[in-house]
Amino acid sequence: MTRPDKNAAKRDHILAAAKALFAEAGLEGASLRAIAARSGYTPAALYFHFPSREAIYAEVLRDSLARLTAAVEGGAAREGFRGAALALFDFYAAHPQELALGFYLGGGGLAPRGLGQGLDPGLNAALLAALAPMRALGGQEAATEAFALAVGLLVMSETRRIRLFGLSARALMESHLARLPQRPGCCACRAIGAAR
Amino acid sequence: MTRPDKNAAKRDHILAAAKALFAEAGLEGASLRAIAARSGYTPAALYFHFPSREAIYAEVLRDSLARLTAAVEGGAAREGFRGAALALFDFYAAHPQELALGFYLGGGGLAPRGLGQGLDPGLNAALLAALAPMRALGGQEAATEAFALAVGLLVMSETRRIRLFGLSARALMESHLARLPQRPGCCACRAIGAAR
Amino acid sequence: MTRPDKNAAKRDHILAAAKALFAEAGLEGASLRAIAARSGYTPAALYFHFPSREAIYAEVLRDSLARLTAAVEGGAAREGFRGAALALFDFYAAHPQELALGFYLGGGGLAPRGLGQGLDPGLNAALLAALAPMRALGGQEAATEAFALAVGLLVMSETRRIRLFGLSARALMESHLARLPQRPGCCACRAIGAAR
Amino acid sequence: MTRPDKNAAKRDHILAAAKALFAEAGLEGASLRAIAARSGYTPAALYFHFPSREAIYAEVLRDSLARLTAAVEGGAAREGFRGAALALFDFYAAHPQELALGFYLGGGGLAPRGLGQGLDPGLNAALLAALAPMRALGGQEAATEAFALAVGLLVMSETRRIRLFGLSARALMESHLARLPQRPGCCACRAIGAAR
DNA sequence: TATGAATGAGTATTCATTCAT
DNA sequence: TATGAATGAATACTCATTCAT
Repeated sequence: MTRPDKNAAKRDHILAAAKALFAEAGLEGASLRAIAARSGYTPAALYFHFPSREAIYAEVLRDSLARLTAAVEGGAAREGFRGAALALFDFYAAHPQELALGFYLGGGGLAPRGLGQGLDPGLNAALLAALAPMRALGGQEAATEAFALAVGLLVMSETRRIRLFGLSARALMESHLARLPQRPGCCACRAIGAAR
Repeated sequence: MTRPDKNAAKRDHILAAAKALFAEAGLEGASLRAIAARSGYTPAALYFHFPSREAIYAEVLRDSLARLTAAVEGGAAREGFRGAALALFDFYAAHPQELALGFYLGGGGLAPRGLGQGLDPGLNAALLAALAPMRALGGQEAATEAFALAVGLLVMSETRRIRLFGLSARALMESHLARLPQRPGCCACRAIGAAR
Repeated sequence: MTRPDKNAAKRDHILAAAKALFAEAGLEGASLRAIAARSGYTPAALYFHFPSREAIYAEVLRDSLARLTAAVEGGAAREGFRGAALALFDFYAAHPQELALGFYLGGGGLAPRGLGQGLDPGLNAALLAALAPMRALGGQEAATEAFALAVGLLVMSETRRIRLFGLSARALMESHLARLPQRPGCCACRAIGAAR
Repeated sequence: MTRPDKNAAKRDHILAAAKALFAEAGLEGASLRAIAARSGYTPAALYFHFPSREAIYAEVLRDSLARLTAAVEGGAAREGFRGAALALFDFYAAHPQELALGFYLGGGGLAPRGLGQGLDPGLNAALLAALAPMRALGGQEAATEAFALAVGLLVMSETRRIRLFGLSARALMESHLARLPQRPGCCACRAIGAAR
């Protein structure tokens, strides 16, 4: 029996290959066979380390969310709600495939099924954690709206639909955030103002 | 010689099968074979009615955008910008797979590739036309933001991520729209106010 | 009922399309559908004029052999056996697809089956007729050898194998023919000499 | 772990099936599915042993050329140029489909495309090597001519065209070779004479 | 711990041909 | 005389997964 840390190293090696393929070619490019080939293993060998292809995806997603969390926290430290929201936007703008993975946008459409059998709970918690700074600084509603807007803008951007409107996704995101504190009668704005 | 309307009926029969498959299983579920099986034809038979699988997608999408246009126009007539935006939201909330189709979210991630050989231009124009009332009533920026927000909320909603935040996608959409006219110093708001 | 000559014109129209496709893309490019499309008909319509795809090929081949006959006769008139043989070579060098058709080299390998049900006899007679001047001028053996050599060189030339030997197919053909009359003790040479 | 020779046995089993299909039905009859069915495997299983259909063809051709080389060398040892040339002729007369494979005469006509991704160079070298004894004994020109004549005669023979002339392909080949050394003023003949 | 081997289902598209109209 | 519609078989190749070794 191999030592557990040696085992973990191999897992990480496989995951690194998966991440790289993922960034290069998206969900459909990161087939199990491709991951195996890239990491120097046989497809069958991966089944020792992971129960299924989906489990690998879940792991990659978990890692992605961890990096997202760090980015958002950094943004919050620098610039509060606005900084956190922009960090979120920039993170996914830089790694669009991870956004697709996060929402499981591959596989044909908006899948309400998540990532298969019960992998979701942990990942949902991780997503919630990543957005915690935003929720703390701007309140549940402003945080959710900013998140949704970022997601929508990025989807439009990645699919090149935003060009139809002649606008920049990031500029729109910024203007949305800039507008927020200027609204006096709005409870979300009060929360944001208080947090500053 | 077969009567043209009989011909059209068969086309529609196939398209209906395609639409149903889309709704059930997304883009990837709507393979040519699946569409053929569902509509009671041989795969080869579909090639008499449509030149390619992509052409079927394009047709379904064209139809979807036509219905969207009608919905948005109806909403605008009833309630101006707010009505148009909510109509858009409701339309895609009722037919989430058509949103995926509109963004061609199949094939592993956010694909910027569109629909192949030059089918895109027409469809992009159709999408732009569908949003025309919103752009006219609220200006380019407010329209784009509302569209992006709707897209983001719907993606979150369909993937069940919105539940994490304990909020309703539609409620968020409504509150975003409700907030809009209340901002005095904002050019978008002025435009909306003027259009009322 | 259409007049027979009108009928024949349509046949010729279809055959012209077949020939063009044939020259451009060979046997495999000249599918029945392609011929139909090119000639402005439906695939099914061709079955009124021809009983099968093979019959079209046979007709094209018949025409090819007629043109070959003319070419060989012209060559013989100008330069006797040598002229006839070179005309044969040049004809197929200029229309390599017709050589393939003549030997039915399409469809995977050397087919001993000919062109299906009993179409062969007529075509074989036509081939024999095309080579008649060569047989008359050089004798059966020299004619057959020159024909076979031309075929072999052209096959090697078309498949680019001749390049391996650093030689030109036509130069080899010429040198073969040049050598012929110089051999005194050879019956074939005598025949050729006599014919000059 | 499977023993390597067992592995090789399976490969050979598949190749044997491919060869048999070639012999029976030519290149086009030896589809991947057909090879799989004949060898008792699933189509997908073949991809474990060979990277592609073309790779199977290449292997069969490689083997064919190896046997051809041995035959030609044997003929050369026994009877010099004449023996080598006749051995070549007899080899392909006995395995006509291998001639077709060697020239890749599938796919509609005389295809100059070879065997795809860089498989050709090695096979071209092997073909050249197979003819080396002939080139050494008779010179480049006589070797090429004899090869071309053999090819042409075999094509005519296999397609039953030779019968039209009332001659035997092998007899013609023999008479061509018999004539060669009797020509005094010919450089090729001198080379052949010297090699004796 | 990993491999070689294999499976069965899946992908879109093309083919020659038939037949009712 | 011609068409629209349809068929069934075929093409090579990829997929995630399993299992004996």
